[in-house]
Amino acid sequence: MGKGRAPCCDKTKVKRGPWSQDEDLKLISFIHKYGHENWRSLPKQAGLLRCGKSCRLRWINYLRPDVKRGNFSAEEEETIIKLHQSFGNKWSKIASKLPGRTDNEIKNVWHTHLKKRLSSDTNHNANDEAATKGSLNEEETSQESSPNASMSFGGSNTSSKEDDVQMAQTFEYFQDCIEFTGILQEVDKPELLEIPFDLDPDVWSFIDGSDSFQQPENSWSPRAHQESEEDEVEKWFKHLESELGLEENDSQQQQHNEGKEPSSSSSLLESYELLIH
DNA sequence: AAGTAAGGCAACCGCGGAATG
DNA sequence: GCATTCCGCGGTTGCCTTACT
Repeated sequence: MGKGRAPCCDKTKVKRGPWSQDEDLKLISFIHKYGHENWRSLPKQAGLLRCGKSCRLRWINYLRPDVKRGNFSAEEEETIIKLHQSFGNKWSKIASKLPGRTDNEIKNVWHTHLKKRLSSDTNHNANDEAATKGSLNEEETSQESSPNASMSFGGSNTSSKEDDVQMAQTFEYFQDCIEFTGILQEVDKPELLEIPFDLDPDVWSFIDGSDSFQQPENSWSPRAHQESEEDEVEKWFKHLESELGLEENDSQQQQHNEGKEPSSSSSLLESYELLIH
């Protein structure tokens, strides 16, 4: 490691703390277009006043399309407990067995729920162990063969090339939306679009299941929309809005720690239509 | 209703190891 | 073989929300 280590970035010149919607969009848009070959230079190239590490963390833990959000199921919790017995605090290893879950998330769940639960359940362990061993073994095998019905992006939290390609395919449909958002923001309507990366996993499943997402290799390069795809895109946006409850209920969009502005009801589709016509 | 404590989670920090020149 | 850079990981912190008094 040599003598001392240069800081990864000039902390006086980078922004810290919670990410804004605008920053998220910049990061998403940049990674979609160019990938993340070099986290260190990414923020500069993407126009972000952030440390590369911070970008990486934000992407991996929050913005990646295959991040599964929401509560852990009982099965997932049991899996974590079991894997923790095997791997200890190797959160990344554990995360690799839980599709859509990040090491950070698992770590948090462990410290906030499972550890306590385990200690309080110590008395029951003898019974539970016998019961769970069988079911966990089954689950492990089933997880490996079909990771998760609602998340088909693959399980590793590390961004393999394959995952990236799949992710890129997913983003094809978001690209115009994102770029248009930039335009909209420039006209002082930053709240107009909500990029739904905290979608219900079923939404991603919907994306993933769409044949129209199958692209030839090198799908990183921006793609012009095919005429025949427009209908599907429109359907997608409608589905998206319905999934998000944007049509009637704006109040559900408060999950993000920045307290994002709610999307206007038809903004996604309207924006897209404006863009393509 | 207000104040305080606890819980939950996103983000930061620093280290180790792999990759590179 | 060594120095350096970069990435990924695990530990930790601190803010925000919720529950409790």
